[in-house]
Amino acid sequence: MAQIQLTFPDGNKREFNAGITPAEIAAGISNSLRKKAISATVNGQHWDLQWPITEDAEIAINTMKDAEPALELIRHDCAHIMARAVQEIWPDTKVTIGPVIKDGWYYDFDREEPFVPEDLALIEKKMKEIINKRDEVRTEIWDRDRAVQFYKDNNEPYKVELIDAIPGNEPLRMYWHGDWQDLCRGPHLQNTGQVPADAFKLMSIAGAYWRGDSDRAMLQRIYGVGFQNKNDLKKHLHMLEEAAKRDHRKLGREMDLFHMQEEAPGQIFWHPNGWRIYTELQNYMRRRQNQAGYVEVNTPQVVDRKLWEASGHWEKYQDHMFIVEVDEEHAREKSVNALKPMNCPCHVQIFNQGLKSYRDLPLRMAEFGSCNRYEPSGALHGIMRVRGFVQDDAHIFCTEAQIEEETKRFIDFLSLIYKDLGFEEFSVKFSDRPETRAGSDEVWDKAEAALIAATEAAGSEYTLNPGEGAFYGPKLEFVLTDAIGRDWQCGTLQVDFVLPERLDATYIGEDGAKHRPVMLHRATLGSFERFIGILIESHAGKLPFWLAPRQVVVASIISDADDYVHEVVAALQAAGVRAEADIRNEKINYKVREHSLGKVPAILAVGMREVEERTVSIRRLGEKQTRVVTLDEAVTSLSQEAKAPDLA
RNA sequence: GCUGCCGUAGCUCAGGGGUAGAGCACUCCCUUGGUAAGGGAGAGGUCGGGAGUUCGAAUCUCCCCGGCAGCACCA
Repeated sequence: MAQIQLTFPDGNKREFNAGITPAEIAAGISNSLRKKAISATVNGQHWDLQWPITEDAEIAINTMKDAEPALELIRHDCAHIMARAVQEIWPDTKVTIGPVIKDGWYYDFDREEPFVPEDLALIEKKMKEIINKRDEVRTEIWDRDRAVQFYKDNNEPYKVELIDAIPGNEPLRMYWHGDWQDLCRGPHLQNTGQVPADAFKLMSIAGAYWRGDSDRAMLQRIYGVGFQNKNDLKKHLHMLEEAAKRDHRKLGREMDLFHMQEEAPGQIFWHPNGWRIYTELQNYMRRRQNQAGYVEVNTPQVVDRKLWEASGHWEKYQDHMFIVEVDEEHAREKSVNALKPMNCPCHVQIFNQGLKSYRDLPLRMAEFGSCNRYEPSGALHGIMRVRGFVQDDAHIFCTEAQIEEETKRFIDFLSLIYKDLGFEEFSVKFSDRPETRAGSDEVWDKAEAALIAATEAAGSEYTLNPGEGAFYGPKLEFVLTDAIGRDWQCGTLQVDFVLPERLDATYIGEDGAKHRPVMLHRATLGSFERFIGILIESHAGKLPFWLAPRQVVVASIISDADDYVHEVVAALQAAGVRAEADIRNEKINYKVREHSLGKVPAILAVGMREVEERTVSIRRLGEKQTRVVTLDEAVTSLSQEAKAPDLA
C-alpha cells in the first residue's frame, strides 16, 4: 500500500498508509484525543475527521479549544440539527440551504404555515434532544443520479435545484445523523453530542428569497447564534443589549434630536438639538471644502423631466423618483417634473454655462445637495436610510490624466475628515466594470488603473467588489460600521465618462479643439443624515464636545445662586459655548441625573460657595469626580474645547 | 416591494366583546436641597385610519397607513 508522509504541528513527520483518516490518526495518538477531536486542518484546509488523506501533507487535529474550526463546526452542525428538528416537528417542511454566518448560522425553509416566535422555543427544545442523542455523523459520496432521485422521492425540489447548480465533476457529499441527511460539502463534527447544548440560541424568523432573487419564492429563514460555551453566548447577548441602547432612533428620542411621523415616511423633522449637530457638521464641512479648493453651488429641487431624460435618469431611475405633476386646471404651463434624486445633472448645467478652458480644470463643484429618492418602504431605517436627505456632494470636472491626482487628493481629504470626526478605521471597496456598461474597454482600463493607483498612493487598503461598478464607471466606496456591526457606505468616488457625453459638457483644450471632461462624483460623509446616525451610535450619544447640541448646563444648587447662574451662562455664550441655565426648583441630584441622561458633556453646578468665590463646580459626563475652577478658567477651557477640529 | 411581527397617554408598556390603566414625563402647591429621581395634588387617550360583524368593538374580520426584523434594492 502506498505510503504518505504527514507533518504534525510540532514538526514531527510520520509515515501512514495513503487513505488514512484524521480520526484514525487521532486514535493512534490517544483515546482521549480520538474523543475530543472535532476536525483536522490539512494543508490549511478544514478537513472532516472521516475524510481520507491521500498525499503528503501538514496536518493538525482540532479540538473544541481551537476557536476558529470549533465555531465553524458548532454553527454548521447547529444549522443541520435545527433543520432536522424542524423537519421532525413539521415533516412537510422543505429544506434549502443553511450556511454559517457571523456569530451563527441561518437555515431557509419552505413551509406553508409561517413560523411564529413561539416556535423557536419548540425548535430549540427539539435541537437539545437531538444533541443529547449523540448521533454519529456519517458522510458518504453519492453519484449525481442517485442524489437527484433521492431528493425527488423525498419531495425536496430545492435540493434537486442545488445539485443542478453544482459543476458536474464535483462529488456530491451527503451528511447523515440519525435518519436525517443533508447535501453538504462539510466538514462536520463526529457526533451531534459535540455541540454544546447550552451555548446556542435561535434569534429570529424572517423572510428571504430563494437564491437571493426577488422574482423567486419567499422562504422562511431562521437565524441562530452559537458559541463554544455558555459564557460566550451570554457575552454575545449582552453585547446585543448594549448595541440596542446606542440605537440612534432611541437616542434621537431621548436626546430630543429629531422625530419622524407617518405623514412623511423616510423624512426627518429635525428638532433644535439635532439641527445644531447638523449645522455644526455642515459648517465644518464647508470650511474644509473651501480649504480643499472646492467652489460651492446650489441647484433647483424641482426639475423638468426633459433634463432627466437627457441624463438617463428618467429611463433608469424613474421608479425611485418623486414625480411632480402640476394640476392641469391650475397650471399656468403644463409640465412633468421630478424632485432631484441626485445633483449631477444640475452641476453639468452650471459647467455648461459659458465656455470652459482646460485651464479651468480640475473644477471641483460642491453642493450640500438636498435630494429626494423614493426608496422602497422596506429599505427605510431611522435616519440612516431615508427618502429626503442632503449629500455633501461634489463633482470634479477634469481630464483623464487628472483622475489619479484628484482621486488621491480626495482620499487624503476624506481621511482627514474621518479622523477629525473620530473614525480612524474605515474600509475601502473598489468596484470594477459591470457586465452591462457604457464606454469602451480602453477607457475602463484607464479609469480602473487610475483609481487603483491613486488608492494605493494614498496608502489605503481596499477590497475588490468585482462587477459592482456603476454602469458609467468604476467606483470606490468608503464604509463605516455601526453599533451592531452593520456596514454603511458613507463616502464614495465614482468615475463617470457617460454623463458629460449625454449632457454635452465640453472644454477647449490646449489644441484649441473641444474635448469631453471626465466627471468624478464624490461624497465624503455621504449624507448628513446617515453620517449623524453613525456618529450618534458610535459615540453612544456622547458626542465630542464641539458637536454636542447642548454643551454646558449651568445648574443652581440653591435659588439664591440664580443670578450668578445667568452670569456664568452669559459669559460662556459670549465665548461661543452652547450653554443654558437650569434654575428649576429641583435638587441638584435631580438636575445632574437628568442632564447626564441627556448626554450633556459638562454640568456646572453653582451654590453659595461658588457665588462667593466666583468659581464653578464642573462635572463631566461619565465622571463622578467634580472639579472646582474659577469662572475665567472655565470659560477659557470650555470655549477652547467648543472649537471644531479645524479651528482648534 | 416581499415574508413575518407590531401600532393603547409625550415615553415605556399592561389590558382585552359591556363606562380606558400603571410608571416616568407634564402642570400647580409645599420644599432651598451640594453632584444620577424630595413630597403632595392635578391634567392628559374617541386605543394608527376606514369598512364590516354585533344590542354593544380598543378588543373579532377585511382593507389601507405607519413601524420593527430580515430579504431584495442602494442607479
